Amino acid sequence: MEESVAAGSSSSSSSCSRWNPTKEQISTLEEIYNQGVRTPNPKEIKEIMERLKVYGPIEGKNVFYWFQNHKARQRQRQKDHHQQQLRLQQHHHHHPYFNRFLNSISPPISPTVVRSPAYGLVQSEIGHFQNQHSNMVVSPRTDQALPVMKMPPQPISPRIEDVVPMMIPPEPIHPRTLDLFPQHPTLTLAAGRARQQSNHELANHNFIDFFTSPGRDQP
Amino acid sequence: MEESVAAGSSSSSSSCSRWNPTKEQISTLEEIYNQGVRTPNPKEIKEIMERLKVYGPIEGKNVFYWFQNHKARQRQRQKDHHQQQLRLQQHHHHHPYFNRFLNSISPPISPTVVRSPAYGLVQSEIGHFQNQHSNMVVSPRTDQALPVMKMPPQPISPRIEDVVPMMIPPEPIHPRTLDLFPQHPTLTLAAGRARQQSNHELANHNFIDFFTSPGRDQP
DNA sequence: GCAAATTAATGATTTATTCAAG
DNA sequence: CTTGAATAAATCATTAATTTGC
Repeated sequence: MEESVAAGSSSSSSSCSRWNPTKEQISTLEEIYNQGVRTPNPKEIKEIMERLKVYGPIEGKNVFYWFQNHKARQRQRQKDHHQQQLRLQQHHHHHPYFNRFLNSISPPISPTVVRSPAYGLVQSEIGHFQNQHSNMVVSPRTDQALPVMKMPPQPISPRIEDVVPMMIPPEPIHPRTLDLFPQHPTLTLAAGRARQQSNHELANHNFIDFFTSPGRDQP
Repeated sequence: MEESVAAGSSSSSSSCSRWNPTKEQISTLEEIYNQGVRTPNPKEIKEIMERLKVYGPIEGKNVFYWFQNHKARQRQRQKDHHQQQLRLQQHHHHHPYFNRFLNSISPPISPTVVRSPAYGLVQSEIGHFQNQHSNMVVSPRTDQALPVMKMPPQPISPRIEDVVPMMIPPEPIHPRTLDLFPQHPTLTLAAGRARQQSNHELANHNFIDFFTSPGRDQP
């Protein structure tokens, strides 16, 4: 019914305006996201894309963008929710100190951080790369609390989160230890590449690779 | 000793870590940039890449990144320059009010700017930007202000730009009306597509297309 | 002269903003 | 209002300059 329509498939170039995901596509993407995938590499993108094609037209960039946006907006919602919570709490306590933050939260330091404790748990995957020169703390702004594949525990400066305990753990996130598509054994995405490769020596596993295909230029 | 070294081109394999542009590549890129190219679309990227390959190994993403970084950093340098100018001006006038800023601005601004003659500071092409949707305001927050690299704290006080109007119009920039490689008639890059196409209704001409190439994976 | 130690540049990634289609 | 798409800003990480002690 409401599926398969979307962007009018391939033939027409008339209204390729923007990708219109089907319900199945979205739910599958969310599933994958909930498995812990945040920034799929080109290979993963491709597999996801291929998988979702059966539900309707879709391209790699759609997958890529979807994850970008979903990640960002989940975080945003989280943040908003946190602020909401803080606000309520504050209101409840009428704590003068916290009020200061609430009112000035936007411009200065936003309580964006608040990282989930789940990250450090992935030893099987997470190597220990980190900045080589990490002997000196380099977190001027804490960092952006990236998910899997990044950032071991970092001290962080006294921020709001240090003062007010978080109540809503930002996204459970499973350390992507399982396949993306358990239902489809045809695809073995995460399974095969479970290794870390965080050390850049392996590869830049980001989207750009998709169109650069490294190791091809030098005869 | 001022030449020949560069990236040696051939050896390459030693460290795939990151692209090391040769002098020729850089100067060519700058030339192209100075012609007005800021965000080359995939086609352009490919052409540029192909052209630069004769000087050494290079990939599409290198070109893409180079433009991104160059654009951003030119803008940054310009801004720094502005601040520098403002500082001098201030100093000249001994304006009591401004002096306040001067004292707090010193730390962020370091003599880093006009320091290395590396290859930077192209003549007078200080940049400005032309985002496709430029009908709107561009720098809503202008918050970074202390770009030079790792800079510790931030004044956050009323910034100078808010008080003193800018005097240097951001970026002359030619509307990329000419070919990228006049010397090589083989390539006719910008020639055909000189339009603005700011309305994205034409196409998403951005890097992502590069690896999505609509209508390619579908057999 | 030179190599270790610092510092500056800059290539590569990630995140935040923005715009507009639906 | 939601969200796909696109770009700019911020950040990270590595390489080249350079300084420094020998």
